[in-house]
Amino acid sequence: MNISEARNKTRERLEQREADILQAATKLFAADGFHATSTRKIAAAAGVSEGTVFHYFSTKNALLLAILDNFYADLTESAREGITEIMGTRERLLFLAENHLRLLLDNQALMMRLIQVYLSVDPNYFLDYKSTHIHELNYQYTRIFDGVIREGIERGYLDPDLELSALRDLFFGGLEYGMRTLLGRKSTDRVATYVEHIVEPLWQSMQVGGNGDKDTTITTAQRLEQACQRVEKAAKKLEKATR
Amino acid sequence: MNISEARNKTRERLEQREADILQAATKLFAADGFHATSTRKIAAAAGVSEGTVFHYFSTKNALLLAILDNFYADLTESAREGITEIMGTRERLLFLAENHLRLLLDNQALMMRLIQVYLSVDPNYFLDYKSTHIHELNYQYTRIFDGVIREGIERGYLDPDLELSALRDLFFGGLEYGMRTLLGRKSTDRVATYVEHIVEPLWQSMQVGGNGDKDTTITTAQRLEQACQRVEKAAKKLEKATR
Amino acid sequence: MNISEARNKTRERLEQREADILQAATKLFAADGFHATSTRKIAAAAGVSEGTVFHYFSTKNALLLAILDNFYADLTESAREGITEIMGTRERLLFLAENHLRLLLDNQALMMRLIQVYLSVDPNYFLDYKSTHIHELNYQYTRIFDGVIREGIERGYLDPDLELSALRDLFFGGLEYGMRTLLGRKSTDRVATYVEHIVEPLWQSMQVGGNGDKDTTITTAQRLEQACQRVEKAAKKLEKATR
Amino acid sequence: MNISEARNKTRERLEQREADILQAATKLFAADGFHATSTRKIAAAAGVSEGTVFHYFSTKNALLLAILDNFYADLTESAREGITEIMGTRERLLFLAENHLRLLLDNQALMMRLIQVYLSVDPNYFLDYKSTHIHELNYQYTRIFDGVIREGIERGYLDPDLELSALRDLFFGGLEYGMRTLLGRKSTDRVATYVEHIVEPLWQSMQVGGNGDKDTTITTAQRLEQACQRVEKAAKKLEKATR
DNA sequence: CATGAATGAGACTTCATTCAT
DNA sequence: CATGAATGAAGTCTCATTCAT
Repeated sequence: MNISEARNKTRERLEQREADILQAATKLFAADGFHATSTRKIAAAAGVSEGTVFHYFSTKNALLLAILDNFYADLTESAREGITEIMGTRERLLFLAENHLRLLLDNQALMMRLIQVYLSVDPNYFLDYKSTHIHELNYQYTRIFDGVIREGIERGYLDPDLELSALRDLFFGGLEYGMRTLLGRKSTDRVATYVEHIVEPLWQSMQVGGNGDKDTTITTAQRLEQACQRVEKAAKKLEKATR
Repeated sequence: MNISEARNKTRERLEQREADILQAATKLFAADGFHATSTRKIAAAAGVSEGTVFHYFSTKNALLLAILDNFYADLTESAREGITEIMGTRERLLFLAENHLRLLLDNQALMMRLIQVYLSVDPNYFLDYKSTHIHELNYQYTRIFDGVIREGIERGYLDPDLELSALRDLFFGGLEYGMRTLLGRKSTDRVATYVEHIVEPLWQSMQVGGNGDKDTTITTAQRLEQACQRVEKAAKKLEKATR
Repeated sequence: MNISEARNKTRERLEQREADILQAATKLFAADGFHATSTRKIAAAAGVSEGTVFHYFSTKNALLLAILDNFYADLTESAREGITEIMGTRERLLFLAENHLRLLLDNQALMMRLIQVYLSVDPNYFLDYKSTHIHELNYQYTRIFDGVIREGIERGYLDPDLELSALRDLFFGGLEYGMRTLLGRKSTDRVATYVEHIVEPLWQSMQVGGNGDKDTTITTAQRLEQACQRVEKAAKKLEKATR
Repeated sequence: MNISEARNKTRERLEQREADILQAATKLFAADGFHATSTRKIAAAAGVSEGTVFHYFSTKNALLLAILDNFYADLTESAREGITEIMGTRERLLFLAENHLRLLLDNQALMMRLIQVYLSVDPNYFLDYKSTHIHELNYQYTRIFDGVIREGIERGYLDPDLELSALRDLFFGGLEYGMRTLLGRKSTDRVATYVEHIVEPLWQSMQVGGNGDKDTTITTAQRLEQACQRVEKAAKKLEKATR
């Protein structure tokens, strides 16, 4: 099988090349930003010539798009996989959050999401078609969260009247907003702890009938007591002011 | 007062010019992105020559910095002001959220935040000093949220063991993550509704003893609460007036 | 004398201003070079506004010209003065050299001469008229050297057949070529020593009887010399060829 | 040899391009000065696009550096070559001087030397490394003069106590100081004559017994003695070579 | 006379992309 | 398929000079 063997080798080499370019570009975009990374640098980092980069990706933007494709593929696949092996809703959310952060932090790819957001708004950089494409990827990925919540509702653990889209925004937005703080102190512990702190409030707010089991006794009496204090304080101020 | 009049006029014109440039740049950065906006375009949009732009702002980056400065000043001031006139913690959060969104949406300035984030991470674009400066502004602004929560805790309504930084991340991250969806449909209602959906879960998770008894206890407690608010407000105003 | 007093004061202030600008520009041109010094820097260093600089000097080039004027005035005057107080030709040359070096080194004004030379060739920067002007200044100054030599000849100490222009080139060229080495180690001793080393060879070659006996001795010695050369050349060639 | 032929052609064309740019830049720098020559002009004169200039030379300064490199290479090589074919010290100096002048005048490259000097002093334009590089080139070149003098001393014709560095300064400084006068009247005669006038005084001052009062006794006897030694040496070499 | 805001030409350089080899 | 030389448009920024105040 001389011919087919040769073809196989060729194909492998081609795929390797493409992967090299993709990887080099990802690393550089993540580290320096999209605009600060020239195609020349990418070619050099990938060990190919400038022309070759354009052989595989018609455009610098196409390259970015391919990276985002890959990235979302990773994100979505790992998320889906993990979900199937975990049953509890809360545990699933913790996993989703940690997986999200970890993949973003792994190759400092925080920049990736930012660029994506960035470009998705920039009208000069992406035609509607492509922009839509990225949105679609993002949609597919974030709906995994929706699925988890829905299943929780179906099982009767979560409040059926939850505002899903808002929770989704809080979940992913919160994770990414805080991510900057985590850059650098990449220790596993930190990530796990941070993830809990983010998920906990959401989890509490989701449950059926709130979480009334916490010490309810204090409530009324204490609140009244404190109200008294406040009125007294205000009275004092009023006295002062009118003196 | 010939001289001083003339000086005033001159000063006004200068400030006007600076404001024009700032405004033009803000609009363009917001619409097209930082990199896609050339200094030439900014100059043209501001009705001045390119050289003049650099007369007022030594660098394109300095211009961006000035814009962010202004933006944060607006954000911080309007937030602080609004807070003083509202007493309830929940109401304050709603205001904070709506104010945040509205200012960002107002001049399509979504891009502003993104750029800020973008730059604050890009190591090649900002020296430590400047990066620190932006961080400081962001810090000052977001701590207003902290203050609101802390006061809520002091008054006894919120759980003293709250994970403040996580809540902050959820609050601002959630708002900005969902903002993209709101771009375009800028109607007041939508924003108000969206804001409620974002704040509600957080609010629920914050309260002492969860919110199990909420529906029943509200009546008496809330009436007292609102009375307190009225007294406090009056006291504050009086204090201000007599200072 | 109210009016004339006022006029005096005004005149003084104007002259002071002009001098300030001149001095600032000289220092900056010397330190950073003509092209690297902007009119803005000059104005700042002189403590005046940019417009004022152009009030006193119509052009940046005119400013340079004025500086060179001043510089040559200093050079020429100090040289002439010094000469009158010294009688010996050798001593005069030593003085001339030291004076030259010292003035150039004083405010690191080496650059001045270079710029002058530089510009005197640059056809785009100086019209013929101005270029000629600088040449004239240089001419006037360097002729002082000529005068010293001529007087030495008249007194019978120097060979009347000296090639004056070549000696002049050697004198000033030698001084300035070596000046770079002296920048930095500005100690008096070094300059004095260096000056002697430059003047000594010239002085030797100038004196009467310098090579008077040459014509006679040449015959035998030179014949032998030429024979040596022929043999050596042959040896070298042979050596090369057989290597 | 299809491939290697093609490669050769390609390489040739590339070298031609580089040479074109180099030549165009040299001519323009020489004619108009470094600062007055824009990269656009250079590109136009070389018949390439502006981008191509930067393809070959990363910077305008790098281009200048390359020119100086080439220039010094020419200067040094031609000087070394010429020296080997001339035996007499005086003749060597005459050659060195004429060669120096002729190369500088050839492509009006006077400006080259000036720029070099200019830059070597301007602290803002060249980092230590590059400045050092140019100094090194200059050092290598000027030491050829030293070698000639040293050999003259060894042969016994020149005073062993000569102040070498001062003579070097006089030699090159004198040549360049007078060069301006020669620009334009480039006739061979003039150059030759001028060179003699510059070398003659130096030559006289160098010789043993220069100005009679120093130990004159040695002269004749010693010269003959040394001539004998030289002939013997040459004879030895001849013997060796013919063996 | 003094100011300094305003100008706009032009400088150097970068970069994505093309195409002949 | 792979190369890398070539392109030229566009970008940011500087600067000498002018002019209204």
